[in-house]
Amino acid sequence: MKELPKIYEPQKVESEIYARWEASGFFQPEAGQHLADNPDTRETYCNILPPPNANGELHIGHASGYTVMDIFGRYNRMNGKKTLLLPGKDHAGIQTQVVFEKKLQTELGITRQELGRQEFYKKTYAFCLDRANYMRSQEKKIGISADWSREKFTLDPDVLSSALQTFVKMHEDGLIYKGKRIINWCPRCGTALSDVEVLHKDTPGKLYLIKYPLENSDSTQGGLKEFITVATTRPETMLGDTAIAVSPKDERFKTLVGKNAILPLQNTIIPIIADHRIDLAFGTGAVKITPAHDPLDWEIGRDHNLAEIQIIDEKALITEFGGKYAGMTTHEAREAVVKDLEKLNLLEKIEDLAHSVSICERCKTTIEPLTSKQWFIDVQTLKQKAITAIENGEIEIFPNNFKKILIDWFGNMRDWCISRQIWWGPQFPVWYRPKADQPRAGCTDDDMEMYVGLTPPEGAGWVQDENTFDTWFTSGQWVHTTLQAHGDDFKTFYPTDMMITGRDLLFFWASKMIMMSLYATGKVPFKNLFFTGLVLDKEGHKFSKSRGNGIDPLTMIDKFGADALRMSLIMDSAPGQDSRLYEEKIETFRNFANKLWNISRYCLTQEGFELVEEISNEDLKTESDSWIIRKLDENIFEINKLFERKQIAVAADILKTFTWNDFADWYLEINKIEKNQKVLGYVLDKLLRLWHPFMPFITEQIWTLAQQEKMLMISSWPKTLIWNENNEVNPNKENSQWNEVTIRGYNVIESNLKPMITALRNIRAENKIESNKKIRIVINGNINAVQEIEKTNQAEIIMSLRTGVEFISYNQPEAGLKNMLKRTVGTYTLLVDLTGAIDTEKETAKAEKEIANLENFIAGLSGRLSNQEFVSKAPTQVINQQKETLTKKQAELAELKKHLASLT
RNA sequence: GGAUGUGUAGCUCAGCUUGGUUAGAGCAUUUGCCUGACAAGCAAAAGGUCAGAGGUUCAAAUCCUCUCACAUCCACCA
Repeated sequence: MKELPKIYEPQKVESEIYARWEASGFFQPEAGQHLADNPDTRETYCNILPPPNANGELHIGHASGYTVMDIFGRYNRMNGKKTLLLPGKDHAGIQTQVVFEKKLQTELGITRQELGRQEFYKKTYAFCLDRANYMRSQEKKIGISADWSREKFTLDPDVLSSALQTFVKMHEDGLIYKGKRIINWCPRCGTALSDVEVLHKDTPGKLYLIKYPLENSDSTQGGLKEFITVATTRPETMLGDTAIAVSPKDERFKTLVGKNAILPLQNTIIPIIADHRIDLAFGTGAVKITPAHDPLDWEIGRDHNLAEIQIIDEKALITEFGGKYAGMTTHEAREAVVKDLEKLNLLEKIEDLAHSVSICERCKTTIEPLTSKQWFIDVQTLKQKAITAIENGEIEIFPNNFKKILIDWFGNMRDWCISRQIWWGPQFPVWYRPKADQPRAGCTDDDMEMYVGLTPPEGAGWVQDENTFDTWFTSGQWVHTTLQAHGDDFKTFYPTDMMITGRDLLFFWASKMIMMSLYATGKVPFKNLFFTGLVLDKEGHKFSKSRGNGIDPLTMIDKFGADALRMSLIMDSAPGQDSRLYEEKIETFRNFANKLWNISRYCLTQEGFELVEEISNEDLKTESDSWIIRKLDENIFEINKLFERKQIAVAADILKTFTWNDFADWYLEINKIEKNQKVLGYVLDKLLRLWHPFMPFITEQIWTLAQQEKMLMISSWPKTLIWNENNEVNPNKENSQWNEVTIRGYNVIESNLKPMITALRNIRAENKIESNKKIRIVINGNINAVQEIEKTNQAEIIMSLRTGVEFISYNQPEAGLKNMLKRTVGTYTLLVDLTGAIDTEKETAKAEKEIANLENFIAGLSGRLSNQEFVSKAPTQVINQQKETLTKKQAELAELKKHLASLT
């Protein structure tokens, strides 16, 4: 037997273990046929891993997600399923472009424009591959059992062509259109953004009240308004106003609707219109309409046939239509416009107003709404199909309440703008050339021939559309495109079983995957959709670079081990629920790993110890053997149930309690007195298997030290001996035998031995009996029961188990016992000889407190049992159980009262 | 404005789907221990009207309604 160090040192073994797993080939689903009786009909389990953005490194959120994915993956693999966890990386269009541009700027001092589009694309590609390599090494450190031979990148030609085919098909089906609409424009990134890529930030601002003179108004006469006052937060946009709108219900302006006003500064005539979308309670009730630069104005403009005048360009500068303000930034223009209005005495007042400003999700620049020609997906039918699939339960969502959120969101989803004007990303598979009779230069779209297809059409002069795809267009197809790229994988694994992603990607990604895969394949991409919460710091803040509160997963792995990090990420958290992470928390799981290590260290150093796969009734020699086997069985049963419900945190929690509080604290200690290597070997064998999905490294290491030939990662998941899936003892004979054999020992340990020992320890501690002082005890009870203690070797355990008992006598008449402390334990009375060391006052107080406690409890219980309604309506099982408890507690109470009397 | 989540021990959180044991864990605290694997440990203890109010029920931390507090998301913001 190899010498085991006192402390488990993950740093020394983890990378070697991972290398062994990888070399074994068992990360690949094709391997491991031996796990099933019939390899050809093996059930499958597939989880396409969410591809992290290939532009940086892993953060703690990735580590958290990967841990959950790997736990389910390993669990299913051990359950004999043909298991595939397919890894990959995302090119992450805008985000990567922003990151890489910054890098270019700081390292080389150049812009992407200076580099040129082609060169920029090439360099970014290389950058992504480099980052992907680094990130892959990080992912391995977390222990993820993914099939690296199938790893994919969203821009891999095979994956990409599947995704682009979907575009072509959608175009043929009329689900894609190119149109001039108002979109979110990021002036820094130089691209359109979809609604979800825009953040809203509450900012203090100003509301400007501007007077627009009425056309032909008579300024000298009363009765008629001379001006109409509008309210705006963006005065500079008035340069592009083409109307003023009021609510049709607004009595104040009724007479003005249909008349015209004069747009100050531009001196153009604009109509006053009525529209139901105007809130008469806000501002002055009259709104200036700038169709080219505001989403609502755009809609109103479209419905009233208003002209769109673009006065802000794609660099957020005022255009030639802005007259003398042309060339200014929007900020400069605002100041100038306000100053000029003041001079004209047209600025009524400026009020403070809190409102939210739209900013670019990636670079935080203020968004300019612009009208622009972009590609859109018509989502009407797609989203309906997604909603139907979710409602029909084709996708089960964890936690369940996210189902409603997702359905509601789909309901309000607007057409999806999929074109971006960035350079990093796949270009549209669309080609143009001027119609034959058109001059080459100065063509508009209408003068062009357009062709949609994966490869350029025959003939000369075709130029590819310069737009690139929204990242979510390709990543939204990740599930089916990755599988389609490899042999029969699509046929074998689709629809996949599981998708695990952060709840922050609900709208961005989860929704797109469901729509896109449903369209492309006719089936849902996954049967289960599991959301993890966000990982927060100790104060409940998000981790962020600016806050500097990040916890680097690699540093933590280095310090505490991958298993400890994994445990700390999944414990104490429910699906979709945020959780907090901090070093002390990881440390407690490092400590637990060490506990498991030392448990194994004890077992492995026992004479003739080995891991035992199967056990029979005859191997149970003592009550404690029966107890631990039954307890283990209960735990396996519960854990299986919890895995089905995706409650892995609870599963790990009860397993931890069993491992530490039952197996280590009690069984191992008893085992030192009553050796039974077979049971020891059986329980440790099961523990290692059960812990493997959660803590793969340490369990595999111990497994190896126990000289197992096969690897733990492909060993089979433990089965219960006693219970069936209905939480009943299986009627089959073997199971009921196990039930009979174990139940007595279970009761003996749980209700007699453990409480008796605890009571003794308690008495010693409370009475401050020195640790080396031996005590004598008397155990009273009915004759049979007392004989039982002797027969089942409990006496020896009591005397040996750090209770300092040197002599036990049985059934002594209490009258003759002076100075004895008394405790009622189960059906026994325990008397402890303290030879005058009793602190009577303290003991009296304790007894009184305990009596009060018991009386209270008994009152409640007997009240319930004498309640006719309870007796007639509650299930008999519950009634019997409570009757039993009542009898027990009444006996205890009587004993306690006697004890109290003897004290005073 | 709409939605969702959270509120349980000093702190961080499980448990609630499916109501039934005197409500659990870790950290922190008090006390005693280097006891045969583990001081990253062992043992004993203290600490909670399960946010508040009402309801359903024989029975509520758990189901329903309302209120309060906090958080997040979505929409609007002229």
